[in-house]
Amino acid sequence: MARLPIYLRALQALQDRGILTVSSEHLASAAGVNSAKLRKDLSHLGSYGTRGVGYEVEYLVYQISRELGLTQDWAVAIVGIGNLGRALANYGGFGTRGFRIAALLDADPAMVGQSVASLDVRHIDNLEAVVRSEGVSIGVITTPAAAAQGVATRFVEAGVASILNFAPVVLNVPDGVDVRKVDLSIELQILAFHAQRRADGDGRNAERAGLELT
Amino acid sequence: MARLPIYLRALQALQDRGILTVSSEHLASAAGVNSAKLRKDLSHLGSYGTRGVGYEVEYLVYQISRELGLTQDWAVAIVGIGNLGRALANYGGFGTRGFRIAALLDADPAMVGQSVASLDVRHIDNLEAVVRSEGVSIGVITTPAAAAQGVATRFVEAGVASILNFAPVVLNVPDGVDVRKVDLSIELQILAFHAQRRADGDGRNAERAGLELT
DNA sequence: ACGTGTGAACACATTCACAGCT
DNA sequence: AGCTGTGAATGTGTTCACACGT
Repeated sequence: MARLPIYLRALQALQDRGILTVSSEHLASAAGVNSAKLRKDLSHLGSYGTRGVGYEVEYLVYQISRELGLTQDWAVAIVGIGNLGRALANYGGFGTRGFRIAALLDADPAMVGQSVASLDVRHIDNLEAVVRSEGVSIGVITTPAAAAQGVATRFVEAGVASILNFAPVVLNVPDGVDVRKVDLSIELQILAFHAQRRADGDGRNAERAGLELT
Repeated sequence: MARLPIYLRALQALQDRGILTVSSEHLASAAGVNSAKLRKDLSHLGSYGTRGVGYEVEYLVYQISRELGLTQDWAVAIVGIGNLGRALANYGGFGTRGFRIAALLDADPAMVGQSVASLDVRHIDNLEAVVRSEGVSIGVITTPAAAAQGVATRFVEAGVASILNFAPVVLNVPDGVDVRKVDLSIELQILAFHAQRRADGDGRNAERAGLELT
C-alpha cells in the first residue's frame, strides 16, 4: 500500500522521541489519515497491535521496513545530471535508508568526468555495464523529455524493472516494468485547477450575495 | 480531474505535429489511459467531441486550458533555495504555460542577495510582503523538513491557499487550503516495495520449479 | 460505418460501528 | 475500560457495452 512509507516516517519520528507504544488514533493523526484506514492498512501486514494498548513502535517500524523491502539495499542509477539530477544526487534522504546511489550518467561529454556528490559522472554508453556491475535495480530519469523514452528502453533491456521518471512524457514499457512519474508542472496545474475552483466559487458567492442584497 | 494535465500535454504534442483531429482511442494511448476513461473524463467538461469523427485538437486544448485555469497567470513563490529549490527555479517548464516564478526566499543570510535564475533571493522575512506585492497564489516549499510547517503556516496566514510541498513532513493546514506533496524517497520506497514483490514471486517460482524438478 | 457519450455492472477504497481481546 | 481487528455499508473510480448522432 502506498501509505506505508508515510506511516514509517511518522513511526520513526516517534521512535526518535523515545515513544515506545502508539494507538491507531495517534499514529493516524501524525500521518494525516483517519484511524480506521490506518488500522485496516496495518491489518494487511498481520496482527501487530495489542487490543487495549496500541502498537509497539519499534516492532512496527521493523515490520513495515521489511514489507517495503528496506531491509536490503537498493542500488539506484540517475540518468541526466542537470539541475534536478544534481539535486537528487545531493539529497541526503536517499542514503539514509535502503537506497544507495550507485551511478550518475549523462549524454553530454562536457558533463562526463565531473564529480557530483562525490561520484564521477559517467557517459550514458556505460549504462548497461553499470547496471550489471553495480546491480542497479532502480533507474531514475532526469533527462529532457526527448531523451527519456530511449533511456527507459535501455534500462528495461538492461534488466531494470523499476523506473522513477521526472521527464514530462508518458513512458512506454513492457508489462511487469514499474514506472512511477513525478511531474512538477502537472502538480502546479492541479493546484491551479483547485485555486480556480475556489475563485469561481467565491465569484458565484459574491454574485449571489450581490443579488440577495439588491 | 488529475489527468487533464496529461491529456493537455498529449494534445499539445499532437498540435505541434499539425494534427487537427483525434479519436479517444488515439489520445488515450498517447496519454497512457484507456479510451473509456478518457471519454468519461472529457464528458465532464461538456460535449466537445463529434460522433463518428473524434475531438478537434485545438478546441480541446483551449477547453482543457480554461478548465485548468491556465488562461490566467499564477504567481509562484519558492521557499528554500537549496539544490532542489534552485532546480525548480531554473526549470523552464513552469514559465511556458500559466506559471510565473515571482519570488525566491530563503532563511540563510548567506543565500540572500544571490541571483538564481535571474531572480534575487530574498530573506524569508519578506514572505508576507512578497505575497501581497506579487499576488502570489501558489507557494512551493523546498526547505528542510523542520522548517516546512512554519513556512506553510506563514503562507496560509498570508492568504496563499495552494501549497506544493517537497519537504518530507505531513503539513497541518486549515480546511480549504490545498496541499500537494512530492516526496522523492516515498516514490523510491514504493518502487522498492514492488521490486521486492517481484523478487519474492521469482523466488517462490524458482523454489516451486526446483521442487518440481527434484 | 464510425466514434462519442453514458447507463449499468463492476471493482476497489473508505468509513462506520462494534464484537472481542487484553 | 480501552483499543484493535474486521464485517457491513457506503462511496468513488473504472470498465463494459451499446444506443445514438454524424
